[in-house]
Amino acid sequence: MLVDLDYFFAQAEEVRNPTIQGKPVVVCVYSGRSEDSGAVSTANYIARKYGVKSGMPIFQAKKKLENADAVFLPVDYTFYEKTSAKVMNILRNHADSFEQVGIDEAYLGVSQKTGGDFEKTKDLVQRIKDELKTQLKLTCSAGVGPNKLIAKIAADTQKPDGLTVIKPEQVEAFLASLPVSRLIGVGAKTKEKMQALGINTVGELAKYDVQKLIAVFGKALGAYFHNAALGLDDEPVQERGEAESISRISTLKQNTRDSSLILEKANQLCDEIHATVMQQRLAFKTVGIIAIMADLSMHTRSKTLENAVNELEIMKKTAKELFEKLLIETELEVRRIGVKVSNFTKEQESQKQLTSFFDSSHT
DNA sequence: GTATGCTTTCGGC
DNA sequence: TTACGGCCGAAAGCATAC
Repeated sequence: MLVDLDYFFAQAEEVRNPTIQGKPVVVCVYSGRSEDSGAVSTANYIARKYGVKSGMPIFQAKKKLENADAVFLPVDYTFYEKTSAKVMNILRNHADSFEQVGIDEAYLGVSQKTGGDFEKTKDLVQRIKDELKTQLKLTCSAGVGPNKLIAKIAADTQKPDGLTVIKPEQVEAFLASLPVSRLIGVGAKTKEKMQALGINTVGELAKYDVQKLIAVFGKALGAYFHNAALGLDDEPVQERGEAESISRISTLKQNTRDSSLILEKANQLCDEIHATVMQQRLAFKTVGIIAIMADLSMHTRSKTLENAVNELEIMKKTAKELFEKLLIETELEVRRIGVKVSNFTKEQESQKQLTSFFDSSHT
């Protein structure tokens, strides 16, 4: 099953301060540039009825909520992380296997516990929902299915406070009318390609000849699409390791092309990233940068190093090179910048031994 | 041709 | 110079290798 907390940040705020319940609640990321500069992170369903959405500029949300007695709050990630940890502890206790996805979502494998009985599973989900409600005052939307693919789509069907169970014999009918874009792996381009083949729904995709799919999308992708359309998925529910990337991004006080100002901020971001990298004992092989220009266009550059490293100075030097290159290749002023590291390897004992071997061999 | 890896952009929350 | 976040993983495009 998949459990997904409803409008998580805004709901956490409602729990912390119940007096705002019943009002539109908008959680915002303020950039600090001017009074209302920034964007909406998430909003409760009351605010959504007014047309407020994630990613929307704060001033637009305020306009939509004029005279609506709305509450605008700054994001408090530390508080949401603590709340999330409590939720995940409860969820983990009810699962044979567990996989957290992001801050507000988790897959629970429960086949052993329930013997694969979907009625029992439904009762179990209801108990989990009740427990989250009584202990943490939080609602969630849950989806139950024979695998992760179906559980996820089921959970998205009914929100907020939903509970959708798709039994194996219901899978075919459940999927048939859905647009192909509901499948993970089908983005805008793939959707267009499928449309050109006369495929619009998952049902149509299921009936389409596998060999033709493979001819168009390649062996792995074609086979994946075919199976997914049939509701087949054998991805295990398993604990996730470290994140695949760690990044920091920040809005500059004013737009600029002054490389010393940009690099000063970039170095700050590198310091923060490096602290996290060291904390988690990671080594990174790829360093990337992002620049959002005055016109909000996005530009990225990245470099994959010869070996995985953890040195702050290498991160800063690589970021510097990438920003300098990017500034040459565009003429717009820069509004926001970010740094990202990825391609991690956990630092192994063997690497340290190797290093000390070389060190000692030179002495 | 297909698989794989790297780079850049997109999109959800 | 006065109207837009921060972070993540997925998607897509391209280069290279077999």
